[in-house]
Amino acid sequence: MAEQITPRSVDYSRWYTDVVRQAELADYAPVKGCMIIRPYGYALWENIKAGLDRRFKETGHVNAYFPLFIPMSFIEKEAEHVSGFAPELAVVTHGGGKRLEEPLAVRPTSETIIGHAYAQWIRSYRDLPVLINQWCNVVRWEMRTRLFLRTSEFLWQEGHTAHATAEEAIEETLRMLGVYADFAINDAAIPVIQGKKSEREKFAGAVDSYTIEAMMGNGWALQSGTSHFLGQNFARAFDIKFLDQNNELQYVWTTSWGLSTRMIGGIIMTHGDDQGLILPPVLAPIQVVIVPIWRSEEERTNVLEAAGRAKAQLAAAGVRVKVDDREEVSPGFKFNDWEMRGVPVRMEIGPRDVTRNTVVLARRDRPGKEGKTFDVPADGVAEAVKALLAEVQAALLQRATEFRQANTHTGIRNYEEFKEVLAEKGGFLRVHWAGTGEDEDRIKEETKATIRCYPLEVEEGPGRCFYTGRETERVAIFARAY
RNA sequence: CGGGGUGUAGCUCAGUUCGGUAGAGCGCUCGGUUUGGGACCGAGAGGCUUCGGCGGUUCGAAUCCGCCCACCCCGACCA
Repeated sequence: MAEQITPRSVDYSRWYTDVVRQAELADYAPVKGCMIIRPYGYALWENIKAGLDRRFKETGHVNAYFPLFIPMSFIEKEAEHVSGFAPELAVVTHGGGKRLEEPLAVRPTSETIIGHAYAQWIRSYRDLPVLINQWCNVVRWEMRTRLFLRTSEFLWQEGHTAHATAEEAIEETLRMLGVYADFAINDAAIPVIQGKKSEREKFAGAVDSYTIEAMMGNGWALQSGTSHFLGQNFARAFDIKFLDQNNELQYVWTTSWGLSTRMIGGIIMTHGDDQGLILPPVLAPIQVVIVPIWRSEEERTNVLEAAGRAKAQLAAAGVRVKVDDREEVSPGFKFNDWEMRGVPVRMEIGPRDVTRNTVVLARRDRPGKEGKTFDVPADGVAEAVKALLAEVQAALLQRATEFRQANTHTGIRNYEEFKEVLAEKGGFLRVHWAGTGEDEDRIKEETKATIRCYPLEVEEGPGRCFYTGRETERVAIFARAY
């Protein structure tokens, strides 16, 4: 492809957009802020879905589907919820050519309509817990959009659970946060920090919000999934009550948790390089691409035959494999093309390999000759490939973890230092924090950095808040965020 | 919503200053030579009289004027 990808160092956000479009993950739609998810991008989403859905089922959840349209009055029932979401609602006022008696919100999230259903379904403590997830689209009228990271419409899953006690609901909230972290780390190879959101950053209507925060290639943070303890806020708003074992009427305790197509943006910005995408093998739609190389007709026949055998062997071993037998482009073109698309392992088979009964393996995470292994025996190659895929998966996680470590700054003593480090180095600023919400607002205004989370794992012990100078045990991570 | 920018071939854009009847590169199609790191040569198709839309000025508008629309960038905003 003659089109070039803008180098990351030149313009990170153009690099991102170039990768998304040239790797054919997504395209702009005719409507502002909307995107078309192309087959390659959707295949990636399907693999994300599969990895999460399996984990949801393993933790006892079932899938269901609730409607796209929500009566406006529902949204208005929970005070914080309406003030948080009203500005970004898409509202349907007409249907069938007539003005509707009550406008319908296109769901920005489904706590309200699901709360309405739960109020009808839940009567007794024996009905609890309710553990439901749905896969769907939601719409939020965002001012400024970016492919995958923030679009007016996006795909996600939203889990909604109801419990008899606060303890149980909190346990569920943290369990699902752990599920997200497990998925991010082991499937997406994205090291994430589990933490709690500050009051300023929490979900509209939640008691507590938890998040997994990832660091992107430019040092910015990406909120990659959230899990909320909703207390009894929605139970009271929607009258979700049950009779407990003492025959007393109680409000349920609810949670909600979501992870969206934004994760795709996170994968791109965690692993990608100037050649384009690098996909973690567990999620890659194509794990191995076979590029056959030939000159003569005879070589062509032999090479394609060998490629076919290798493909069959890999497919039988459960590897997602594709043979690129296009005749109109050269092998060199194909190498670059598949590197741009992030395929983790490439297998080259040429005339020399056919005579020796070998193949060449190249790993995407190490560019050029360094990542190539020659003379790999063709017999039993599936085992070698599977080992290499696992190696690439581990290497990606390790590289991202080291990058995050190198760009996480500690020991910041005062606000001046804070500003200096943020401006010069960027990344995560891990600090002791005893400030107020107003302090947080001021810092955001002056530096654009926000509290990404209070990490759940803290080994620092008590220390002095860099902003207020007060002693505190609380640790916060500040960063610029998407 | 404020500031800036752009709408011309599938894509990237030139042509607008100073009105004269639409171009280039890439891509695409066909043929041939190529193929172990982004190949080359030749021929060709492609713009509903058409340049985002509507209206105006003019013998004549992609070009000048007015209004509108869309998208992009920067802000404000944003689980």
